[in-house]
Amino acid sequence: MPRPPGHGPGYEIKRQEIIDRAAELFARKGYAATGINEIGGAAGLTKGALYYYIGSKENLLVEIQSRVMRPLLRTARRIARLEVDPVLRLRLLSEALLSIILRRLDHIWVYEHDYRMLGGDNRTRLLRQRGEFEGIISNLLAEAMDSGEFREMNPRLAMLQFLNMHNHTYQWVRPDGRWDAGYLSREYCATLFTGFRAAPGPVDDLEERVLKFREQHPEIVLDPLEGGETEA
Amino acid sequence: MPRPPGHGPGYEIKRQEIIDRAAELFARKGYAATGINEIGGAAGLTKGALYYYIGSKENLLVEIQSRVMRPLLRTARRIARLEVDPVLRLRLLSEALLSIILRRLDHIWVYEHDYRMLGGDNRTRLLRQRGEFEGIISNLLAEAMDSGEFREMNPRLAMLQFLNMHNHTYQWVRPDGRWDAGYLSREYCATLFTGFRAAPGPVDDLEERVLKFREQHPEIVLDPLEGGETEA
Amino acid sequence: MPRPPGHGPGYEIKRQEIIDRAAELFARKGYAATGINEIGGAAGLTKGALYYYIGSKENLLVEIQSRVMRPLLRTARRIARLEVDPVLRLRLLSEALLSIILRRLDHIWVYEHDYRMLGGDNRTRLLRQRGEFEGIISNLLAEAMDSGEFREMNPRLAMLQFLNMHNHTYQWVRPDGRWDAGYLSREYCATLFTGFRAAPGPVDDLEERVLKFREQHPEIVLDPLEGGETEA
Amino acid sequence: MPRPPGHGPGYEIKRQEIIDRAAELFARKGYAATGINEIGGAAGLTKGALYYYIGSKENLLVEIQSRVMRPLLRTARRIARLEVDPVLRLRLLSEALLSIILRRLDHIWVYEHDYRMLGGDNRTRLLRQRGEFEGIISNLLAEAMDSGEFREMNPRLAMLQFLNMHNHTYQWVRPDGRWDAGYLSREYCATLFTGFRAAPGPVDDLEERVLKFREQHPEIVLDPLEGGETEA
DNA sequence: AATGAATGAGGGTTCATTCAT
DNA sequence: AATGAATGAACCCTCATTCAT
Repeated sequence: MPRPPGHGPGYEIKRQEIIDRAAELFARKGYAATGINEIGGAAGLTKGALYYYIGSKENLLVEIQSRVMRPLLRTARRIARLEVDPVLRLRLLSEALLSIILRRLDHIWVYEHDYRMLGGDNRTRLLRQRGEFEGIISNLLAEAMDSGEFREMNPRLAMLQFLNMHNHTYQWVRPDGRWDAGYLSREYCATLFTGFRAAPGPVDDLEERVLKFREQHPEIVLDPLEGGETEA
Repeated sequence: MPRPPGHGPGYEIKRQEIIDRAAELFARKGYAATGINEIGGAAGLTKGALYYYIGSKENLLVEIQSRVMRPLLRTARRIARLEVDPVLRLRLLSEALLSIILRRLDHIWVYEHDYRMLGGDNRTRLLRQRGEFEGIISNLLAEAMDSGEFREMNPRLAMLQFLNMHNHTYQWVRPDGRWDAGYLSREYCATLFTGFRAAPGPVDDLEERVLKFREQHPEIVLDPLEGGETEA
Repeated sequence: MPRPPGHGPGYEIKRQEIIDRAAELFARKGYAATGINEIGGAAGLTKGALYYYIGSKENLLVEIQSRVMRPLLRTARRIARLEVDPVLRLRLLSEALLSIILRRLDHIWVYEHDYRMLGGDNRTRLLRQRGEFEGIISNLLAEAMDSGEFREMNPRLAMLQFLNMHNHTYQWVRPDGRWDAGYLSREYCATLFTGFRAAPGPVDDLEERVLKFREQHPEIVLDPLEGGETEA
Repeated sequence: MPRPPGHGPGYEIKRQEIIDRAAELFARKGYAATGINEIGGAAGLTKGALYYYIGSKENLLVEIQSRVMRPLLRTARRIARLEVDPVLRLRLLSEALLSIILRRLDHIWVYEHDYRMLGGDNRTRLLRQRGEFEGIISNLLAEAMDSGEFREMNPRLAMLQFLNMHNHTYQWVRPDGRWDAGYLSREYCATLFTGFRAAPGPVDDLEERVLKFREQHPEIVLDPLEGGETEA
């Protein structure tokens, strides 16, 4: 999104560096709580010079969102088009998603936290892109259900489970190399896809046991908001 | 400056109402981007009167965190002490957690997003409480592994999967009654606990197929950050 | 200055106690920087109740000024009327002044610092009273000059020297009993009255030496605001 | 947030002008009672622009204190090092002190009144500097006593008398040229040094007369706080 | 004799942004 | 390509005071 008509050769490089610094700061302190001054300081520029590169604070946010969304969507589209088993495609998509989460951790923080700070158009566009990404996953899950690899489920809920599992990772993972995308993807997919597969497993009487427990202990209220101090 | 020693009967009621309004606003716009003026306006009070009730903006944040953390932790402790199978206890905990997420949705938004805005002591205390909650889940998972109901897994990663699945729900669920805690808990636990159970399932050759795919298609780079524009 | 038409017996007592507490706080933190809340807290009253006793914050200031000015002026008038030597009367006045400074130290702080916070009428009245006090001293000094005990001086400057010496004491004296009014008065008067007395003393060539020093060292500039870094 | 790294040529000039205006206002109304808005108005700047120059309100106070303390201390050190008679040095110091009082009258008001508004570090530093200044005077007085020019006195009390006499001047002197530093210094030093000199003078029976007066008139209570309304 | 609640103006400070140079 | 200076709105918070009860 170049604004002034003509730029020198270093323009885009410096611009990208500023966005990097901004992502770090936004991730650490939040978009709203980070001042333009701090960004300028981190990038070694005065406020005035900063505006030559960025146009506005919200632009920075837009760019950071794009840096996550654009490669993610591009890769998701390519994976979706591969001519292999849908479960395998989901597994590849899982790893691609985790890969970007782990390597652009601060961008992801901003992406997950501050997308609601975007104004009208920017926000709409982002939500449309997220919708497309979710659609790709839903389609793959539907394919796996159609082929009998996964049991029949609410497809939207299955997609949401997939995203819950992956997208919340940014909250606790640290960029210290202790976790890598391949390992996490293996583990997540082992859990999810076993849980999604067709044959019922040995824990399937769990819901009956829940009901029985509630019948036998009607006095125990486990609703967190119901008080329940009586048993103390 | 401690709150005045005595309050009228309406004080606590109004105070709670203010916290409610603040939670709505913080959830919608973020803590840092919500002004004290807006909160006053939403509560029908002038700024001065507002401060008679709240003491400080951060206090509001603390109260909102407490309204999530206190009942959650209390219920989690009670469930952990029940003398039933650990898998059943995890299922009950799942439902309790989802119950609070669904019914205090805006509090959860704030809880998940803005805890980092808390200053020193408040933050430390909150993190300690979160640690305790995570410990309870870890212990239940460890019990289930010891009893052979779940296979041996990295206990921390299992706990994190459990929390990923549940805690990300606030991002997409709407308080419109379309989803209820019991249903979501059943579905989440069906997926997770089948995935966690001891016997390997029929998708266990997935990882071999991943490796094979990569061998056979070394030219396909699926790393989102590796460029990969060549195929465009 | 009782305001409500009828009071119970404890009214004036409590009122005086409030003024005491206010004087302490004003002395320690300054009038403008002390809040009504603090005064209420120190007096064990809520803000509302406080106003029942004091009427306004400025009223407190007026009362504190009066507590200094009224006894001081009354005593000064009595001393002035005594039929003894003016130097003796000055000595008695000195001790009376120091006595009130030492025993109402916090009132004096407020009296010296914050009289300029008084609004129109209150301020005018206070300045008139101060003028009367200064007049009493001036008259005594003039009497002493007329009688030949003191040499002829600018009477206003002599009075100002007398007041400088005494009134600045509050800045460094502590209410710990290390200094007492009698001792300080003896010392101050020994210095002042010897200095004021008629006969020139052995240091009277000092001014000549000052002039000679300046002639002999014209390059040494001792004016604090003249730079003078040259000699560094 | 340090001041921006570079400033234009007018920056320091404008900054000094702002400090001037602030000193006037602080002197007239007191530091705590003067608003940032007023300062901005007096300097012809909006609040935002004002902060570009000053950083904080307390900074202004610090600068004003420095403008008094720095030249005063520098000059005092230079005078102390002169190789002339200690009494002459005291006389030069007296004039330097009065010179700064008369020419920076509003700064002195602030210096004397509002140093207690300084926060921790700034206050500590200032008090240390005041201590050094007092030490210089004490040393000169001690030298004069050792050389026999002054009689033996409590050295701290002698220093305090010197400072009382000089430092209280700001309370009544007007910047109208009616008084000048040389004249005041001559008069003050004439009084003080004659009072301090070795030989006892003709008023030295004053204390005996005080005692005799009290014996002969035991019914006359001259303590300002002892009631004494009886004679009214 | 005292309270709890409210007001509204003002406190000091930081904000994102603009623009002439 | 970048700066220093300015703006003006908004920031969170505290103030002295009032008044029905």
